[in-house]
Amino acid sequence: MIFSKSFGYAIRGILYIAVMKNEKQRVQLDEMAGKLNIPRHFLGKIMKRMAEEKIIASTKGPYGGFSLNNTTLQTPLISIIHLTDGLETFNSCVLRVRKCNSKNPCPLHFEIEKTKNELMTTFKKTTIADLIQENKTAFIKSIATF
Amino acid sequence: MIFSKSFGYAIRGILYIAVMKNEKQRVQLDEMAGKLNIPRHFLGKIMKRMAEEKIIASTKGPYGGFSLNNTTLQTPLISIIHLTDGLETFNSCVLRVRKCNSKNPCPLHFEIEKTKNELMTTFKKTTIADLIQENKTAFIKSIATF
DNA sequence: TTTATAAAAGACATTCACATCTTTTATAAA
DNA sequence: TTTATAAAAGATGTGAATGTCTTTTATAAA
Repeated sequence: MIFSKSFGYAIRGILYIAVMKNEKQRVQLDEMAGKLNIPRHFLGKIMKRMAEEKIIASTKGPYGGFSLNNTTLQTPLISIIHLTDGLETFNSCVLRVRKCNSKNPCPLHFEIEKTKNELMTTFKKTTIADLIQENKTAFIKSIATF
Repeated sequence: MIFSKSFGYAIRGILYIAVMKNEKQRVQLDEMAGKLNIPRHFLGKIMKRMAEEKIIASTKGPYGGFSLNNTTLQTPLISIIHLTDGLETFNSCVLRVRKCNSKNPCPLHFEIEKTKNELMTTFKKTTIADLIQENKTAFIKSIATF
């Protein structure tokens, strides 16, 4: 499946907060999970980890919730992948040959290397801000499951 | 991890038989699993499924084992992926948005579509034969884990 | 200070990929 | 026909990703 569910949930979570930030300062897990149709506590753990990594901000208590911080929009997607899937995704051998590398390549090494590099480049240069478009209604629809 | 372990095991299994086909008509699971350092029974199930799908041949009993059939070498890798991972790998939305497609794209749709198409094209046009090189010693080394 | 609220923490369940072990079935050779 | 061999079948185990539930902690407002 290329990337984990967690990765998709993480991105959609951040994007939801970003889209809502004019309406309300903070977004609650309950609302996010409901609107995005993501298991609440599972999403909660992902959001918490992103807060720990300072990718987003979180506040407990009344009027609390999750919000963007001053660097969220500039976060490259690779940082999210790093947190949800780990960077091995881009480095591990497709044939599961342990010592596969350019010096000792598996028979699929070069065919795949190109694609993996492209993918990694895309994830390094694409930021959360890049994913946000002007039409918020269509946008919310596009990140929600239903 | 992009593709399953099963996929890597499957390819390495076929390649091992291909490389051995001058030495011996059939290759036994025991030998394959040992040389490739793949769990024996797990590899057995993958080989069995490939035999069911006529990607390779298999014979029980003494002097039995797995062998190539007349189409094995022309098998495109996509057929193996189909059997081990399923083709959804190339179709499912990275953000796990259910109704994601070109008409209703998720914010990452087009960035990823390109990569997925490239990957699929590679797997459609690359056959087992394409993976086999002249130097068998280096080749066996390259598909074995140690 | 008390209360309500919302995240954090943590225990536990489920599912699936991956792995191991045992029994059954097919078959070639003696 | 018997025997040995090798795959097929199937029961069971394990770990990681995913999902659910309950308890604890922090905090804003009254």
